[in-house]
Parts: sequence; structure tokens; C-alpha cells
Amino acid sequence: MKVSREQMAENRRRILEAASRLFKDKGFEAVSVAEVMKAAGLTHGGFYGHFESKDDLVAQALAHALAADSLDDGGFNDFVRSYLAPRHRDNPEDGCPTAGLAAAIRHQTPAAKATMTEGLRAQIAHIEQALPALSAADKRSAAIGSWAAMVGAVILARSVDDPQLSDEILEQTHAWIDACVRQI
Amino acid sequence: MKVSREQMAENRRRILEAASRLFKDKGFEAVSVAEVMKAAGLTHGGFYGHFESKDDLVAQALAHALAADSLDDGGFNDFVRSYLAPRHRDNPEDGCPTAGLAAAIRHQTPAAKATMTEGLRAQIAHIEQALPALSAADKRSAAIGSWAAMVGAVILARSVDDPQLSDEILEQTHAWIDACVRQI
DNA sequence: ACATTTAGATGATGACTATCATATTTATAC
DNA sequence: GTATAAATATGATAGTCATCATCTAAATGT
Repeated sequence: MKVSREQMAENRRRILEAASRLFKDKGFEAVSVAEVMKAAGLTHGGFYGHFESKDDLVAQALAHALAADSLDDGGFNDFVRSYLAPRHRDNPEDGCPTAGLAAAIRHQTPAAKATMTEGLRAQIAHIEQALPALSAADKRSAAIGSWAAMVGAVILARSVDDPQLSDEILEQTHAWIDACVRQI
Repeated sequence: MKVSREQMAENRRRILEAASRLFKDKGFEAVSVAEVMKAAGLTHGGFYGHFESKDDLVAQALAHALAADSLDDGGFNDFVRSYLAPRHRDNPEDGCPTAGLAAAIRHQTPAAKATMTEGLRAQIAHIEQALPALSAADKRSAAIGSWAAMVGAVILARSVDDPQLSDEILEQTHAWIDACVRQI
């Protein structure tokens, strides 16, 4: 059945939102088009009215997720704290798309890679601004280095079986970033 | 056809080696059992004489890769330099299994997760030993933090389209780790 | 009101893949 | 040397998935 213009736009948004959450939670390959459509409250056949292919959805869902991922400006320290929190580690579907999906981008289309590149560039710039006053060169290095450490720590913490080790990875990375940023 | 005992052991080793390289290069899901067996010079049917299932292969290939991944003791600085080198970024199949596979472990069996956990524990301990003299608490923090940053940096550098940005991620993370470890 | 357009539903198709049953061939034990 | 066991090859099966053709019904424009 046909549906109003706004309803269609809304449906499209729901597909992107559902895809974004599912991809972050289960990875690109483990999620089927039918699963995304079901999560959006639609049947799988309608999918190709909205997107050219699953690869197209991947690229657009990634852009959607990266755009939504505002590091809700509470300053650098608050950002690091909430990023390296167990809550973030334990809820990938609500979390940072970079932590959830960056490693999988390598196997995706050029369009998805380009989207990730711009998202990363924006994120680094954002962290640079949030950092305490440093020389420009040190700021850049601290922004990139601490971002790599945060993303790496969440990925490692999620890959580990032992809750104690997983907690320790988050905590020690947090301590390390604190020490580094304070002392440079 | 039957094959000598040693030949069978050799075949098994070749399967693990081929699987390890293919998984690191393309990810667990993108590699089929048939592809692994072909790369090992065998046909796909023989696979189930060596392994119980693909999941079993995943866990054992991961253990194989982690065991082989000796950070060829040249001291901490040399290790960081070679880890954050373009050569490492550009050759995942020869590279660190943690950088290549850690993010995918989340979707694997408990056996694979347990293997990853032990590998990570060993790696952290190894880095602790290689670090310059620090207090025990600082050593632990520096080992975990710098390892998270190295893994994160390689993952991010591989996820990016723009060679310049990718190089910069490696270089600035290297600079940041250097600065942190020297100044703590 | 009516005609036209079109979003979404239904169901089919073809490709791929893990797994397994059976056949073949060769090493090993006697 | 012969019999047996076993490692690999061959070929089949069942399930999943992306994609698409067709259908249906509702919305939009006149």
C-alpha cells in the first residue's frame, strides 16, 4: 500500500535507525536486510524502494550513526569518563559507531570508507577543540592519540571474557589518558 | 587418499596457517571453509576430519595466530615503531591478530573469546616487561593504555580512505605514546 | 470523484555456504 | 603381502540471503 510522503520519510528514518543499531550491535554481515526491515516495522520487499542495495544501506546507516554521535559537550574529561564506562562497553547498539564498526569498514565499499573518513576527521577536530590549552602540535597529537586509545580500549574491553580484565582495561586506559593529558 | 601421520599433522598446520592469514585479511565471516581448504591445498570435504566446525577452526586459528605473534623483542620503542608502521597497516594478513580480529571476537563463540582473553593478558604482561623502569602501578597503566592506543590506531588507520590522514593517525599516535611514556 | 502514481507486501529465484554421507586411495599393522 | 584403518576427495543436502517481479491499495493531483 502507498503511504503519505511524511510517512515514507519517517519509514526511511526508522530503517536507518534500526540498521544503525543492529549493525553496531551485530556487525554488518550478521544482519540481514529482512531483519532490519522487521525491526523498522516493515516487510523486506519494500527495502529496495528506499535503498539501492545492502551496501547502500551500510553506507547511509553509517553516515546516520556518525552524525547522531554527538559527544555531548561536557568537556574532555567527562567525555573520556563516559566513553570508557562499562555502560558504554556493554551497550554497543547505543554507543559510538567508531568503536562498534571501524574495524569492519575495511571490508566495505568505497562509499562507506569515505563516510568513515569524514566522521573520523570531524571527531578528531572536535576532540582538539575540547582539549585543554596546549600548543597546536601537541593538541593534534593528544587528540589523535587519546582517541585511538579510547577506541582501542573499548574494542579490547568488548573482546574479553573476564569482566575483571575488561574493567581494568577501561580503568587503566582512563588513568593513562588522564596522566598524559595533564602532563604534556 | 590416506596420508602419512606427519603429512596429516603438516596439513593441519597448513590449514591453521591459511585460516589465520585469511581471517586476519578478510574477517571471519567473509572466509568460507572451502576457501581456507583451497588455500591450504586441500579440498573442502576433508575439513571435518581436522575440525569439528567452522567455529572450532576460528577458535584454533585465533590461538595459532596469537601464539605466533611474538613481538620480536627489540625493546618497547622498536615495538611501537614497527607496530605503527605503514607496512603493518597495509598487510593485515601478516600482522597482529589483535588489530585484525579483536573487534570481531565479540560475535564469536565463548571458546574464541576465552582464547582472545588469554592472548590479551599475555600481551599486556609482555609489554609491561618491555617498558622502561616505572612504578608497578604506572607500568600497568602505561602497558594497557599504550596497547589500547596502538591497536586503536591501526584499526582507525585501516578504516580510512585518505592516505594522508591514515599516515597521520599512525604518526601522531606514535608521538603521543613516546611523549607519555617518557614523561610519566 | 477519478485517474494516476507509487509505497509497500508477497512470493520467487539464484547464489552461496556449512555440513555430511559415501567413495577412493594409501599408510600402517600383522 | 594382505587386511584394516584412516585421510582426503567427491558430490549431495538443507538453509540462508540479497535481489527482484508482480501485486495491492492508498495518496496525490486534477
